[in-house]
Amino acid sequence: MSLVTLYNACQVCGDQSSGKHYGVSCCDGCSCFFKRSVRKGSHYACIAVKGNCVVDKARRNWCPSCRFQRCLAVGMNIAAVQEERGPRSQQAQSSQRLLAQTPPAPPSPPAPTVHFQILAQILVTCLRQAKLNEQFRLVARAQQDAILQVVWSECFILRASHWSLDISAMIESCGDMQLKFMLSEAQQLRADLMELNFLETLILCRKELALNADYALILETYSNGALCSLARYTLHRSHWLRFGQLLLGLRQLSLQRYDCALSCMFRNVVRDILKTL
Amino acid sequence: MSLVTLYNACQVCGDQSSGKHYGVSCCDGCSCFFKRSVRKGSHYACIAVKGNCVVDKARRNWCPSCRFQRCLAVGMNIAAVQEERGPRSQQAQSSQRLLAQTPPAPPSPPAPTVHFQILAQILVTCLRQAKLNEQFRLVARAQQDAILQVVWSECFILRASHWSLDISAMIESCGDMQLKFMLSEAQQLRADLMELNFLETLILCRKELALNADYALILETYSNGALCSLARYTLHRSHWLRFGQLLLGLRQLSLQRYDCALSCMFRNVVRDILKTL
DNA sequence: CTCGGTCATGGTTCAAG
DNA sequence: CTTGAACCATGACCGAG
Ligand SMILES: [Zn+2]
Ligand SMILES: [Zn+2]
Ligand SMILES: [Zn+2]
Ligand SMILES: [Zn+2]
Repeated sequence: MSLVTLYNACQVCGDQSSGKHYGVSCCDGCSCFFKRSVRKGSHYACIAVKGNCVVDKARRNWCPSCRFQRCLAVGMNIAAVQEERGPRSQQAQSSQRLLAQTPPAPPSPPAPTVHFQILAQILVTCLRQAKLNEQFRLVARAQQDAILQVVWSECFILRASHWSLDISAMIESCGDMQLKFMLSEAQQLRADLMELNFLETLILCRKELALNADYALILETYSNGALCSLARYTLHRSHWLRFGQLLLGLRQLSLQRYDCALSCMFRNVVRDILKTL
Repeated sequence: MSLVTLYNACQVCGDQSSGKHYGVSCCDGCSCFFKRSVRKGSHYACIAVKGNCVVDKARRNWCPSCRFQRCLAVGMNIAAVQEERGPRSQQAQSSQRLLAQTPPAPPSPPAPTVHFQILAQILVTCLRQAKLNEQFRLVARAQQDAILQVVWSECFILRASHWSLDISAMIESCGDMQLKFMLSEAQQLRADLMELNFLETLILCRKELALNADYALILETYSNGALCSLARYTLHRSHWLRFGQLLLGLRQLSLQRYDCALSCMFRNVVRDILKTL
């Protein structure tokens, strides 16, 4: 198992998710199960009485009670299940649907289109640069794309915070405090070009994102190589405290919340960008 | 015999087929027989020893061994037999109960109460330990609490993954794939007690979480101190690489998604726990 | 993109053998 | 016991807005 699959995991059973359903990222099975359970209004009793049955892909059908409890525990919204409609042939519609829309819709940011375009350009440049990374370029394309779909934002923050031109006005206009804060924090690393390249390798070659054990080994080798190079380089030019600070700085690059402006703007287009590279 | 009959014929015994089962068009009887045989793992012996008994509608029950062999011969897929499900008996009750038992949007402790309690105990221990951390204990309480409300989960993952007792059963019962994965990844750090303490300091003393500039300076000092200590310690006992790997390991500790089980369970009670410490 | 419904194919049940 | 006809549940798939 890898983090890549976990990103698309059903929050109820861990199976492959098919998107958000009733407010929660989950699989078709759990979505359908939740709908039927709410519709029928059936109250299950735990098979094992204790109410702590394991709910995973293989065993999710063992105990409907515990599966339903888990649906609720991860936040699936009963109110979002609509009234049963007739067969598809008939066109009977009810007005009750308005009551049952799922509430948590992250507001899409009205960023000025020009600035959006420029940020998108920066993102494309970052992704292109990543694919040219000295180590990462040697990784198979499928593995590359799987990784980039997770870490694209870290590459973006790293490179954008050290962009040669001043892009602060653009960031300002996005109105996202978190993005602004993260970029300014990352700027304080004041990494030079060599350091940036090593850090990029460390972002890209995370063995937890490997699709299988073979890739994991390769990625770990690259990561260790970048660690050694970075250590030698920083030790040569300054103090080795610098080495540790740069590595700690990597923590600041990951988006803390899923619904920041950057994520909202670009998470859905990253896949499309990757196809063109 | 007509084509229609052939098409609808059980490929095992020639009886009327009821659709595809386990990848093969076959009758209810053969389908059921195959499932039971696989589930029980029964190894039949041919009644006639020779293993070439006729399997047709009339004689299919004569020799289970030859019937099962024929199931396999026509390509029935053992992997398509699912895990057994719980009994279907006592379930449907009134719909009033469902709505009555429904916890509102933030679902308080989910079902497995015993394991929840133990995990909560571990969390409390982690938080208490954090407050006793050599550097962090010197920070003002308000700043401490502000930081812990963000990084509590990282402390938890770090300590729980290196817990002295085996807590894997408890983690398993949570049914959260991400939590399980993160703990197993963190375990691979195999940090000793000293390393754990330094890493804890690095988690707790993040200057980005400072409430003001003064605290930021203090936290940075502590963080740098822990970096130095950790560097000296690892360099003394092993290799530079180890130092870098431990720092990179810190990345794995942060919850990637806001709605994993750990977060659902505890994010609302962390504040209350902190009040009591 | 996430609602809805559909239906082939999983599952269990239980009288009959 | 095992069998299999009858019935229930599941989830991959598709259309609508
Ligand atoms: Zn699921
Ligand atoms: Zn149960
Ligand atoms: Zn048959
Ligand atoms: Zn035989």
